[in-house]
Amino acid sequence: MGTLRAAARFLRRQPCGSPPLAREPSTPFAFWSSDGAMTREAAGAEAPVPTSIAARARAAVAPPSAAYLEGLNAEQRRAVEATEGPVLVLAGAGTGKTRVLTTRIAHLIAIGRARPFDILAVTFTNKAAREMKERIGALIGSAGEGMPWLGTFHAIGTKILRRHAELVGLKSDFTILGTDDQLRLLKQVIEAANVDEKRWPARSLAQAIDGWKNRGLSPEQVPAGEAGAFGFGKGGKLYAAYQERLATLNAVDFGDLLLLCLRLWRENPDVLTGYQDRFRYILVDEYQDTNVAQYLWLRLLAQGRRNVCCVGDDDQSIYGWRGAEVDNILRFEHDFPGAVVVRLERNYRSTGHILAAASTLIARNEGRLGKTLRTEEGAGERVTVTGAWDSEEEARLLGETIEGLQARGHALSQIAVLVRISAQMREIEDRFVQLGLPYRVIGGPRFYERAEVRDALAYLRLTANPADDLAFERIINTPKRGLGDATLQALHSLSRRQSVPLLHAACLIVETEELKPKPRSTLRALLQSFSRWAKLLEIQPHAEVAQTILEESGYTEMWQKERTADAAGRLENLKELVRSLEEFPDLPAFLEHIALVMDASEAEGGERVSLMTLHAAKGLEFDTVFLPGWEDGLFPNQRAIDESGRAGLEEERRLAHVGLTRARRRAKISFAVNRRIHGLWSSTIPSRFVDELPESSVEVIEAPASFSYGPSRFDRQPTPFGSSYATPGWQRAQANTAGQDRFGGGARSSRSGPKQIEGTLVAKSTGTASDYATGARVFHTKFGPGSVAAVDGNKLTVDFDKAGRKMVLDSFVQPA
DNA sequence: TATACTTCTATTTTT
DNA sequence: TAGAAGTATA
Repeated sequence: MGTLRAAARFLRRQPCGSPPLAREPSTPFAFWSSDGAMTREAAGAEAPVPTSIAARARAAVAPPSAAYLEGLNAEQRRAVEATEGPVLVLAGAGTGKTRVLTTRIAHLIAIGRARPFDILAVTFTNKAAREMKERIGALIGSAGEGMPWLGTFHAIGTKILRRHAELVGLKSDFTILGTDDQLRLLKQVIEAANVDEKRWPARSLAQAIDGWKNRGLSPEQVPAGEAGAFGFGKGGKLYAAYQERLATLNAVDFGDLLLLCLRLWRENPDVLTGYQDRFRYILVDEYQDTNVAQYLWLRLLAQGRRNVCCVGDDDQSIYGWRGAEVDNILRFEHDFPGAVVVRLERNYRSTGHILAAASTLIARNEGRLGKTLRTEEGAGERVTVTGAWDSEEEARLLGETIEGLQARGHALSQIAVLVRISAQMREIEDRFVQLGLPYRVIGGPRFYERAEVRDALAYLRLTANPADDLAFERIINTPKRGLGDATLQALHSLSRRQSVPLLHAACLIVETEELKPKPRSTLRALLQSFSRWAKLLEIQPHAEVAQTILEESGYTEMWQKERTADAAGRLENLKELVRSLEEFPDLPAFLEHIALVMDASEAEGGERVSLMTLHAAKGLEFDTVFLPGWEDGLFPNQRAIDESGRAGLEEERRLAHVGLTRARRRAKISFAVNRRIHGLWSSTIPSRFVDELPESSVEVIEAPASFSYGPSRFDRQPTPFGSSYATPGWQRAQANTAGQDRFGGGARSSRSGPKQIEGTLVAKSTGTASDYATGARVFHTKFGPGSVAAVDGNKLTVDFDKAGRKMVLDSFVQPA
């Protein structure tokens, strides 16, 4: 967990929690003086440095010789040097996007256009922010020290809100709720509104609210139709109630960090002008991932000086499902008239065939600005496509290929396996374990999201802030100490009646007869512990106190007693948590930052294959990339298509594009003809994306000899390969899998006619017509009865009575 | 409170 | 199928 410490160190360098100053209407920007760096400017009234003659003179001299500009290509250089006015940098995969961004910042500083604290640079992840900071440091050394406004949207939003909390009805020490706190709160809100929580789960409400917040909508702005869609028309009210609860708790959720900034600025134009003035230059990373709220946030700020530079790639927009609006990037020139658009199309990462494959694929998308990636590398190896009988075999082939590469000296750390959904990982992991192939999974549950860490944090939160009701509820009966629902109910009602926090209510209640003796004494003891810990905090190092809290509360013991496999890991995490506390000056400082930094711990190093989802792979690169599971339904994912139609399909295609462009030298696509979906085996059809690849850059791998392993459970299934599809991909797929003699031996293979001659598939573009006619009634073992809606070769489109319209192979249905 | 059983669901995930 | 979450029972 070294990253945690690194993150801690990183954060400590940019203090976000400076106490807010009282607002002074006459001098609206008094707050700037709270920041040491700002005072210097305050003296110079209006923009002294950038417009000074000296600066302009320096600007005219510096560039040509600047070392940091060396090695940039013409487009990159243009993107760096177009400092004034709106700029959109369309940076294709592997074209040096981060380099441009960091060099641009270095350039602004070097030529005296801006000082580090004049520049607002926003990213989406802490990781990206950290990386940028490091790279800027490398470019210009200490001159870039302390870019105080380089960070994630949320971190910067937090920083701004803490300064003006009172203006939006908060106290400056507001709590930032994590997902689990949010859910617990919503559950309460739902219950309080008398809505059936089973029918309308907190999860879906959270999703709806997040969606609204992503679009910048406050409760009253939510369209009536949408608000009514949840909980029999109560959705809007629930949202409002939730916001009210947040306000009373002096808490915000992630969406609020942006939304409240918008409110702050709209209601206080003087504050807005202050920030517009402050940020001479604005840079945005991954602009294609911005949602509406972020867009509005940026637009408000950029309206001031209009020096806004957005870097992104519409072809890598893969987060539409969580509110990202590709439209933001597509609309940039419209939003910022006169914008300079720079396209970075020279790819420094991949070889020709890989780039050709990725480009041809993505060219199918309609809604895109269009770029043509080019490389000066050679053509390199073709992208391979391999078919496997089932997902187990796919994993087996994957393992063998990797072992083969390893034997030829390929570094495992330069190999990645990118899957569409995490469920695909299991079989692959199983195989790797069997082979003894070292691997690492990237992504997955984050340190601060683990239950034990959140519990421990709740103890610390409550100690530091007795008014933290959510923390109180979380740990009141964890570990189990007999303070159950009844006690909590009593506390809740008292807390509401007296309008005091739960902990305070608890103090009151133990003095009454309301509780039964047993819980009363338990509660009293717990309260005493908390007040003792709070006092301890003043005299002992906070990390030690944390340790004490976890021990005395019985929390550590709870896990020690637990004899499950992961208990040891949990204890280890608790230790790590305490250790990481030492990195912060005090407990509040730690807690304040924890909410925003949820970094995945990437245990670097080690010769391991990386395994992750395609989403997690964005921004990474490897020599060899495996892309298993290219099957229709899985990838492109059926649900994405069902839910978002064409847009969904295009986003899936962008995902495929992202996957391919991760590869430097080798991209290896594979699919299985049979896959277990939710425990049931079903037959699948190769991804339509396979067919969208350019034949000239693709090589179809013949089924290797190793296919001759023992019989599988499918031997008795009807052959899936009756005939062929019209598409080259399908034919290739057939050719690949045809080597297996069992394909011919299916018990009911007769339906589709003999298509195999000694293991070689006769691939005909027309395919063999199915015996079924439109309108025929058929039965499918998985989907049940249905009627044939269309026939295409041996591909049937069937309207199933229950399962709806599906495309299946005729060999998988029987006449009904 | 602990456990055994049932029911439900099942992309992608940062802040 | 497998995991979580909820329910029933001792």
